[in-house]
Amino acid sequence: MQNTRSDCPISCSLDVFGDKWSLLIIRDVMLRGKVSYSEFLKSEEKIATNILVNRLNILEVENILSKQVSTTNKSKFIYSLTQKGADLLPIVIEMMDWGAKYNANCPRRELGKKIKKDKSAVIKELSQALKKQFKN
Amino acid sequence: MQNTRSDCPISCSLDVFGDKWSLLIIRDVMLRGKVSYSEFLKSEEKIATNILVNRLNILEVENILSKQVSTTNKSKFIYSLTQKGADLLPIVIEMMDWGAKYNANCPRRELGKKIKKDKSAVIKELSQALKKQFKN
DNA sequence: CTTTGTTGTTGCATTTTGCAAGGACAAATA
DNA sequence: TATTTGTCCTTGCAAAATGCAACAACAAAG
Repeated sequence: MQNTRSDCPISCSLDVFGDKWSLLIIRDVMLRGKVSYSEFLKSEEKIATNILVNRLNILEVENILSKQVSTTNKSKFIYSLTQKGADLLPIVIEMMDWGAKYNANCPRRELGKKIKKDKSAVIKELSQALKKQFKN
Repeated sequence: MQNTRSDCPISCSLDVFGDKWSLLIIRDVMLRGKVSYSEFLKSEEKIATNILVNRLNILEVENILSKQVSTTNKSKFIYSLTQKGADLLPIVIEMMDWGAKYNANCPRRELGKKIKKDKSAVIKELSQALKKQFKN
């Protein structure tokens, strides 16, 4: 990060992922097991290809996602979370909880109900699971 | 919110405050006791006046901020958090913690150190304090 | 009755986004 | 070997958002 607006940690966080798309990619990797460009493209929010490439590059440069060539297909890349990326979990969970609480059209599904019941347990559980998947 | 991209709560949250500025205004109200247009303008990130007006309007329409005429100055507006706005506290705290952890140029000040020591205690404490300030 | 403070608006250049089309390359298939 | 399919990424262009500077409306203060 070069052009930071201030030394406020909230501002610095927003400098990196303060847009409408970055955290949706993180969500896909973190909670939906998606790992590739084509899988991200299929998400219901319909991200444009140029935006997707741009965000993947930023997230890689920021060391939030790690990019590796697929072992089964040399023209395919596999994205995975770094420790830094996995540490975004609490933010994602809190946003999920807030969004579900204040949007009637956002039904709580399995994970949403777990969060409502015991948020910190969900975070602890999922962060354990994510630890096994770090690359770099 | 009309043009939601999907019924995912994370996506719906980002539809509302997924940009580089909205949460900085929230931060100013929530953690720095700022309440007015002119105070928001003074923040170190130097938000432009048209962006500030636009975001204040959105946050008011979304019922995150409440706007009231100042009792001492009829041409001045006082912004305060609603319950919905105060419920953004965990997100703000988590972003603060993540930003401080991964930015060497973001020194943890008093609040940052408290968060590192016992995050949930800070959230509980601050949400109690915010409850006393709700409008509408 | 002029000055100051506060909350905006407007115009315009720059940047970012959205959308459609297509290109490069490897793997799979005929 | 030739063709098709899948994957990742680029390009061009219109639309929208942002940044910046100037200014307008209005009330309070002196």
